[in-house]
Amino acid sequence: MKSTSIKDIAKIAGVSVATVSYVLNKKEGQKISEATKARILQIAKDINYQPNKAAKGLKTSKSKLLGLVVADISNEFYSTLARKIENEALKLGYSLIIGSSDENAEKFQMLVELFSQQQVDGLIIAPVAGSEKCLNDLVTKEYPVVMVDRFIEEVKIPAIVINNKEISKKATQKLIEKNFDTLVYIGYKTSLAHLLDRERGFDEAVSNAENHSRTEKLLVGLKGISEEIQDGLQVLLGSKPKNTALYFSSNKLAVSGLKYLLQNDIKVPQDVSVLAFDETEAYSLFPTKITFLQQPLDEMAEKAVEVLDALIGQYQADGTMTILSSELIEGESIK
Amino acid sequence: MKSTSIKDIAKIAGVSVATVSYVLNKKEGQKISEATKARILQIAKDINYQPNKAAKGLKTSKSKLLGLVVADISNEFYSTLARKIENEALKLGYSLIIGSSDENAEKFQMLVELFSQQQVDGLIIAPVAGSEKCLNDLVTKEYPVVMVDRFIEEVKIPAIVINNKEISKKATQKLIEKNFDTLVYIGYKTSLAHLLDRERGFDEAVSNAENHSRTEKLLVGLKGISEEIQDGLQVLLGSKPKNTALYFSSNKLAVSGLKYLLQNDIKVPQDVSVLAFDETEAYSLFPTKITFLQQPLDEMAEKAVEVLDALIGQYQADGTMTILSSELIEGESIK
DNA sequence: CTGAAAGCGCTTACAG
DNA sequence: CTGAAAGCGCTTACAG
Repeated sequence: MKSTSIKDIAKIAGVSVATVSYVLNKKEGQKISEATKARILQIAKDINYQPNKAAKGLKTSKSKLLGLVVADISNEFYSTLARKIENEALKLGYSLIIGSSDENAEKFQMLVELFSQQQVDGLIIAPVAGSEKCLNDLVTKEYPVVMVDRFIEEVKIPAIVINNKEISKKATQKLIEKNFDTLVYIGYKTSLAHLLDRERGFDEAVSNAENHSRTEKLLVGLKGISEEIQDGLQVLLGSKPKNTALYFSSNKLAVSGLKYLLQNDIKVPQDVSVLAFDETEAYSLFPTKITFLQQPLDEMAEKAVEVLDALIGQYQADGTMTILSSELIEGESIK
Repeated sequence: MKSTSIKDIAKIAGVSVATVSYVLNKKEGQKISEATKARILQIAKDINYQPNKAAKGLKTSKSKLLGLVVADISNEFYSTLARKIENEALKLGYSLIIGSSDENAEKFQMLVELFSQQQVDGLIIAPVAGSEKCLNDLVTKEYPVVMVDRFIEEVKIPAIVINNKEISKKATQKLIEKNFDTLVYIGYKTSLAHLLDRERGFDEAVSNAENHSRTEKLLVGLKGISEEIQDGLQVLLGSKPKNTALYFSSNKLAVSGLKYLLQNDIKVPQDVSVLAFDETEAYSLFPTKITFLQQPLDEMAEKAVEVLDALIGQYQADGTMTILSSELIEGESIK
């Protein structure tokens, strides 16, 4: 697997490597005869020359590589986001290295280091709990980084996130208006701010409400969800739930919960109402059209790459949060 | 964003860069005093030295980067596979660059070239229709490549695929045994061999059958499926389907089809029976447990990385197909 | 026990 | 109009 280099072209064309480099990079200012130019271009094409970006990067300090660290690329939310980021990155000439942290701070740091060793020009990350130190190190090194989906407080890294608390509050208010006897928030035991914001939105809406529904919370670990949800719902709903609304704070949670409802022949929205955070293709196979909160993934991807590219061009410490609006998509899962 | 180099360590330690390189790479044979070793290691740690893999690669011709080109990373099948490949790659110290071809031969080639410019040590690809020439060029260059999921015939590149035709035939025979009046194969208009194999398996089973069910085929384009499927099913099933079995040859097709059944209140398996190729989380929200053909994605990922790594170590032209067995997972969607 | 030097494939300021 | 040369951060055969 030997590949051709600029040197090969220079030899064939009978010019120096410098001249070849100028022509291939279309540098103006150098006055190179059109004839030479044409000859070099033709030779490059003939031998199917592929520039070595690692060598180029060594000189220019630009790898044209972006690192993306998500919790799990096989998670529909992240794979959808990754695809959009890929498209945006490609437009600007970047390729994407992708890694999954599994919500593990050590693994997260390992990936960040690995990617930085690969000389990525910048990093798009979904930070995990316990990654503060790792992120602060990046800030110290003035490494171009943006956070997506999530954010870590008090770290000077721009974040592209959604209005978690606000939309969660608004959605909860919708539920409150319907006068359910019981409102159940299904969420995570976690310290991740964006998830806590969803819970806080729920809490605020509830405590501001005039009518007082009974509220319950079912909080599970970030991993290994399904059984916990099923068991938790069994306890909460019993055999004859009535006038109850379930608010699932992620699509993973919703899928686990809806599966339980299906298996136990609990009808939506007749027996219980359902509201879910995030979209998933799976909803389309559920008998009832699910009402859910949709994140603007296109915008998130676009903005993330845009901000990162700017940071790569000109670094500056910046903890700006870009807050995008999510939207309530009405289905038929709320009575 | 300036980073530290081997030179910095050498300066601090008062030794040459060669010595630092030897120590950091744990090269034996060089007799370096334990004291010097310890000092260098300590300094590397103190200044948080991160080796520049691009520079290293320039010397060693090993980037420790693998390229993965799939049709679409946001497709559940590929994101699941990608995650498993990521894990396997990481075990061997490789990072993964990922790209989506969108079934487009030009884009596919563009990604292959881009990744080869990034000096990936090898490529794992799901080839698209029309990529023969591109692949043959890779063979000529002795570029380490393996195909997964799909294969292009007569190209000397190892492929890790499943027994599409055989399992499809076996599954179809199961349907035939049930004496359906009508068997409908839902597949793709395509030249991709692995999909044609699924269709051929169906065809063979049908033509070998003693009892003659009526058979129909609904073939759609590789992209923009949903409406085509819905329209096609409407024509085929009419308002009162009876004793009919639908065989969806991919999870995407199955999801579109099941959605149609749901919307039109066609019960599975009472009104129609359903068999699907591939798994998806979405099945779990469908009221009936779907019977489907499960691909061994763990094995596929493992084998792909293993074969590719061997090829990187020692290239040899090799068109071996590794054929993995898929399995029929029984649900309750067949009467 | 350690260092000087060449070279991987590029870019670019400088000289002519 | 074009080339010689230095240098990016590494590795490694060779010399001492």
